[in-house]
This record gives sequence, C-alpha cells and structure tokens, in this order.
Amino acid sequence: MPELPEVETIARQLDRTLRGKKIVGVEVLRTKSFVGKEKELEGRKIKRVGREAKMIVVEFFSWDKVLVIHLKMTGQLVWRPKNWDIAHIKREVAGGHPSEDWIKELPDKHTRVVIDFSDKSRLFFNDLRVFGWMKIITRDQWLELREGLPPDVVDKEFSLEYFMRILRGSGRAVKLVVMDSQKIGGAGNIYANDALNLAKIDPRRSAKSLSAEEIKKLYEALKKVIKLGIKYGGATYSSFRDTRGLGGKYQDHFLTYKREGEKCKNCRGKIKKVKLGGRGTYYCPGCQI
DNA sequence: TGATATGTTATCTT
DNA sequence: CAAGATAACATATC
Repeated sequence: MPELPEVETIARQLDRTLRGKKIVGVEVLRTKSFVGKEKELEGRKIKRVGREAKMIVVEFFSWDKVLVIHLKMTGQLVWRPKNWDIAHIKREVAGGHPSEDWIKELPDKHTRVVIDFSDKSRLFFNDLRVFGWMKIITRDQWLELREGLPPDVVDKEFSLEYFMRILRGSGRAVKLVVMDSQKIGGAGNIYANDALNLAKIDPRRSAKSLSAEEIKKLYEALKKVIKLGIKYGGATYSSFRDTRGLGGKYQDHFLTYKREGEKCKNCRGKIKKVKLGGRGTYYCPGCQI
C-alpha cells in the first residue's frame, strides 16, 4: 500500500518509538513473510530505524546484521505499548478520529510476524496479500543493496539533469517511467498521477516527447506532491495505517487519484480514468496535454 | 461473478 | 541483447 511518504511516516514513528528497545521474542505466523532466522533477533537492542526507497531498515547495537522490511501493497506495522487498550489510543490522538476498523485486538488473521520487546510493548506486521517481507541480512549485503538503488525523489542526488536523462532515454509512457523503481525511487501510482496533473502533462505521452520545460515542471511537481504526502502523514487508501493503527491525511488532498468523474482542481475539467501498464491512471483531459 | 487493488520482479514478446 | 509489455504473487472488497 504504502508509497514513499507512507513508508517515511512509518519509519519516523518507529525510529522514535523503538530506539533503545530490546527484542525478547519473535513469532513468525507465516513463513513466507520472514526470511532468515528470527531467533537471531532475540536479545538485540535497536539503534535506529531508517528508510531507503520503500524499505524500512532496522539497525542494532553491536551486531553486523540489519532487519529490512518491505510492506509492498498491503503491509502494516502497528506498534502497541504495554497494556494497550482502546482508551489509550483515543487519548494519544489529539482531535483525530481513530479509524474504528483498526481499533481491534492483534494479532488477527492478517498478522504475519509479532515482535516482542522487553518493555512488554509489541510490534505487529500485518500483511493481507503476503507480498511484503521482513528479512535479516548482513550490513555488507545491505550496503551492496543500497548501492544498486536509484536515487529517491527526495534525495539530493535526484537532480533535474538525472531526471532529464532518464526521461529522454525512454519511449514508454511518461507515467510508467516516473514510476519505474529501477530508475527513480519512491514515486508510486498515487503520487505519479498527481504530479502529472500538477505539471499538466498527459500521462500517456512518450517520455522522450517532453520538452525541457515540461520535464522541469514535472520534476518540481513530483517533489512537491511527495513532500505534501509526507506532510500529511501519507494517504489512507485501503490498508495504509501508521504505527498507531491510524491513517494519514493526504487522501483529502488527492488531485486526481481515485477522483474519476470529479472536477480537476486546475481547470474544472472532468477527471478521467484509463489503464496504463495494468494500473489505474487518472488525468484531466482538459489541462493535461 | 468479475474487476480491481498502493509494489516489485520474473518472464514473455517484440 | 534490449526495451517494453505482461503475468505473477495472495486475498479482500466493490
């Protein structure tokens, strides 16, 4: 489910809550969801939690291995303190409305892994479709993996020159190139749709047909929507929940995504939905040329 | 019942 | 070989 802003939201929250905590137990309820020997985690103390592309990395004190997590389409990481109860969550969220469907007991039928900490708090990895995973790899493997990753939209290495080179080198539809995780990290379907609307570019156009000016507009739009997504704590669409089991707010600011038939915020045209690369694609025929 | 679903990658086709 | 298209992963919801 989560795109970069959603993963970033989760990673930041985990970094805050898990730092210094000691793992005392790991239960794997679905073997496909955990790669490696979970026993190895016992007794480890968490140094920090970070994000690279759409992966979450957990680093430990005095250990040369890391835990890498990918939520794919439907993964969730929900942390609950000792003696968690509904009243506790409601107290924690100032003015927010906890989504009722998530105020429930865990583990449930979609829980794949549970990590227990020495302070009796617990982290639940839920994943309906079981595409996501947690895996233990060595620090060296992790560094190697990072080497092979393209720059994230929010990285400073993601320059306009780089973006231009990528787009000019492909004849595919511009939206598919923007979403290509081999070339650009972190631009998923929701944000790709919205960035193209903001830049007023038809998502179906061949990437190499964009002018330098259009590329620049798209580059800026992409950074802008991703930052907006982070600011609003991600988009709650389908299964996205933060570590408290609560949703984000970006969905209230969608420009095109899931807005078929509604008015374009630029030109009052009607948002249209088409299919591109097997994915739902939303755009405004009025202003996206 | 059938279409659809946020991500990634393996495998097919051109 | 390379670029691009498509299927696959597992499950729920509309």
